[in-house]
Amino acid sequence: MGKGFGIPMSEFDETSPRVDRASAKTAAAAPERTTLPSTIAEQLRQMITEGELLAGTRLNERTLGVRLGVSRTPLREAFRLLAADGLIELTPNRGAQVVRLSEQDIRDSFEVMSGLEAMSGELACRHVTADEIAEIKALTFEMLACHARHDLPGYYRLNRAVHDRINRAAGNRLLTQVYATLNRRIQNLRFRSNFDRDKWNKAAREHTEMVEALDARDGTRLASILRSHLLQKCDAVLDATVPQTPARAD
Amino acid sequence: MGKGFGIPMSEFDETSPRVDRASAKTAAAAPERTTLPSTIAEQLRQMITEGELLAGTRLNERTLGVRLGVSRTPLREAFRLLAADGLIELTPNRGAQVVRLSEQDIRDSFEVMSGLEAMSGELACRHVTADEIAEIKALTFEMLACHARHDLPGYYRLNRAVHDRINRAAGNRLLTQVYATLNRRIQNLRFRSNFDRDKWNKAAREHTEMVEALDARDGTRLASILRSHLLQKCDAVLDATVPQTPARAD
DNA sequence: CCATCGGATTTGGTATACAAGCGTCAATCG
DNA sequence: CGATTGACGCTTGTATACCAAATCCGATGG
Repeated sequence: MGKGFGIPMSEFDETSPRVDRASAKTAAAAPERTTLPSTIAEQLRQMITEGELLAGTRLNERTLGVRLGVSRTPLREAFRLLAADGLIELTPNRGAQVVRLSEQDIRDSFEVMSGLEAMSGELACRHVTADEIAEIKALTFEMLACHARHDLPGYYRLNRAVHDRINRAAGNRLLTQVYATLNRRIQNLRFRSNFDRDKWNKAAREHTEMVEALDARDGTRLASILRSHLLQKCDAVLDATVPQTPARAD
Repeated sequence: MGKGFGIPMSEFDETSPRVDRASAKTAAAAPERTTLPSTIAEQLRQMITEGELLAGTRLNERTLGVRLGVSRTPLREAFRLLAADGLIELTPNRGAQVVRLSEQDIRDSFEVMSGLEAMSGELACRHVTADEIAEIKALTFEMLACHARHDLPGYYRLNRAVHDRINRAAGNRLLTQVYATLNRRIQNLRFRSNFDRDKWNKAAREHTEMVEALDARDGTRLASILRSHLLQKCDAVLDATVPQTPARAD
């Protein structure tokens, strides 16, 4: 270490600051290009959330690379991406391992998420437009429809959509980004929650209240609803989660 | 794309979940081993916050690699890390560029940070121990000493320490991690704020109030102080920041 | 049964090669 | 004269080979 430092490095090859010329163009519809590492990361992400790769599974670079048809280089970069999301753990010289969430980790995650949700609600009430409210209202009703006909997958999808919209309505790109990152982390847990009828009813009712609060632009109230809403979800998840800790009781 | 997919992938080389055997050992004082990409990332981070690499600067892989004495592979992984922190921007086929924060980005960052600070305060009041309070109190007094003798660098350092302690006292590892990440992002801005005497006095006073609120374990009050405290900081930063937008008014 | 040792395996990092994308600049065309 | 096109060089994206160091695992011996 410390090979080439302590050098002034006043000026070298890097071109000086310059204006972004991409935005000067006609803002063409970007062909949604993506890099291989992101693609790999997305695949692995999916494999993890679908339970194809269980918590604690060790990810062998070569084998996984062969399996996915990519070389080690982009695969390693994909690992960094996933590690940044907190989905895998990178231990020096020991490689990557699918992260094993302790009960405390789950609690922590939901605690932060509930805080972010509350923040979203607060800000959303300040910035939301009538159109956005209308859309959120519509999605909520669709969601309640799913609830009425016991369509759990549909309910999940719309539920997610509603919360995303509220988050977007907050008008803070960073908040949206952080929210998305944390969501990816706990998304796999969501599916595992056992939803008894009572809890589900309650959750649905709360969504009605959310819309009311949003309509009234009552940030404090919306924040409070969102927070407790998510914390209940946390309990449901914890109930359903078979203790993953090595020490078992049976 | 789509080379080796659609394959069942029921079972392959990856070893099944297993218990972490490292923790079984005597929990030896980890020699704090680190990987090259993290080291590189840290260096670049520093170069960015110190203003050695200006916003918008394009990062050439080969040149920068030679300059830092590393090959492209770990450098590219370092780029991913920095991109995850939001310090650089990675555009496919166009490489890395030091991120250029718009005024809105700064506003967004501080808004989220203020929310996280508030969350920290709220939780800290629930979990903080007497020892932690004592330490935070002590640090605050040291900080006020720096304020009294106009020692701005010392003030910054201790200020940072106080806020870190409060965050830690919240007892939520994820919160600490997210907080740290966002802090890295805006740290470079902090230095640029123009601190007139009045604002500085006010900030110092608020720190006294923070300690009071913490002592009384008044989470709501502490949260509120922290939030407004940081939002003021945001204003100070925005005042001091020469508009970086391409379009200038002079 | 536990600790230790040694070889096989894996990761971390470097170097090299090459295809494809991007930027530039000049020649060409309208 | 201005805009478009095309060729060239540079940079990034990915693959591959290679090696050192660390880890893992099984065998051996106390």
